[in-house]
Amino acid sequence: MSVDRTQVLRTAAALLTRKSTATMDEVARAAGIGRATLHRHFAGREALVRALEEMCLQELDAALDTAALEDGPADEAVRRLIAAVEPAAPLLAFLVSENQLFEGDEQNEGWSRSDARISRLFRRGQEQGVFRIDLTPSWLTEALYGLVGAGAWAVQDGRVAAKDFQYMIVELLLGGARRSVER
Amino acid sequence: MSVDRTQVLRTAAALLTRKSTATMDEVARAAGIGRATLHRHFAGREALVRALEEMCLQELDAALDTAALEDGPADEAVRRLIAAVEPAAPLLAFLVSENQLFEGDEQNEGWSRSDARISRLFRRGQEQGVFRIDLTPSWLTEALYGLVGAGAWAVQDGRVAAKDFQYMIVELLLGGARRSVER
DNA sequence: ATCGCGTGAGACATTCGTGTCTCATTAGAG
DNA sequence: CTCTAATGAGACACGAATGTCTCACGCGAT
Repeated sequence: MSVDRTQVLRTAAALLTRKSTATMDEVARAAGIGRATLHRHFAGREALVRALEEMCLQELDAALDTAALEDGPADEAVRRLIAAVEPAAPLLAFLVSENQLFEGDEQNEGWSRSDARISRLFRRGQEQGVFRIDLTPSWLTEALYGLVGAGAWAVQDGRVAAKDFQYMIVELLLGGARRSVER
Repeated sequence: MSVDRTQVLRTAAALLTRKSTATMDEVARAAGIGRATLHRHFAGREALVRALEEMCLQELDAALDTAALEDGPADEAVRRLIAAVEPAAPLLAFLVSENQLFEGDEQNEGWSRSDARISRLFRRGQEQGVFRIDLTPSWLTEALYGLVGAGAWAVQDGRVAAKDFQYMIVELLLGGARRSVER
């Protein structure tokens, strides 16, 4: 009888990823519950997005843990990161473009922490001579988000096969970031 | 007395790039005209976005011409392309994410043409042995859009210096796309 | 069997953006 | 200078989405 909050969030994520302007009513119907009930669990649309953001951040955080960014060569850590982050990619893409709306008011603290962790990985790679030093860790982090988002959309629209998602992103990102002797 | 349509479009682009949910009223005020006047020139919000899209496509097309994609080594053509496309980058970023909203209904014909031109460039690079063949031209095109968008946002938020825009994108994209002997 | 809590459905007021209209004003052409 | 046409400001109706509320229903615990 009781509503499964997580299930509702997953459904909402799936819907909003495809149609970011979906109504609260549409979200409710997609989750198979009444609009009133949806409202009882999430005070409003903003609260819903916040909850999605929180869920996404948790998954991202978990992915960062899973990838064990501090271990081994930095480029392999990047591979693991992309692989670990793939399931959250569509939601991530949605939230990244959504955050672009919320004019630069306050950069959510959670995002900054994740950014910092990824950025640190690139910095480590540079210090160990694995990555080129002429591209800032900050930019590489942005680029990673950008490529993950582009990949998620490309897959969703069928322009790229889902099975190629990881490979395409990793190869492009690493190929660009990896330092090669003769360049 | 008469309103400069182009000027209005440029202002609208600048505003919508920063705040994609801006009201018609906000757009009008930003352009220094009345909401009624804005409405006389653009039937509605959709018409405004269409006009922006058209403008953006023209600039993109012009950039593709300027870059002379068919001439010389493909990687240098990519450099020229990024350079030529930079002025339109913010607007491009806005429209790309905007189009993502309109659920995959109908892909505007203009975008397909530009996509095809860029895609052709990457294909040419592959055929000439300049680019790796394990990344599809289609994906490289998507990645280019993604990186340009990420770059535009990063610059707008001050995470990347504007003067580094071209370099960061070109280096990452080409470094990843360029075929290097020992890989 | 009964009770209580969460739920679904719907009604309702409110807010917000939009689109249309009017009217006074003014720039610019003739 | 005069007249025309476009503009700015504001009023207005409309639709969509939101947020709140009520009420009947049914599952699950007691």
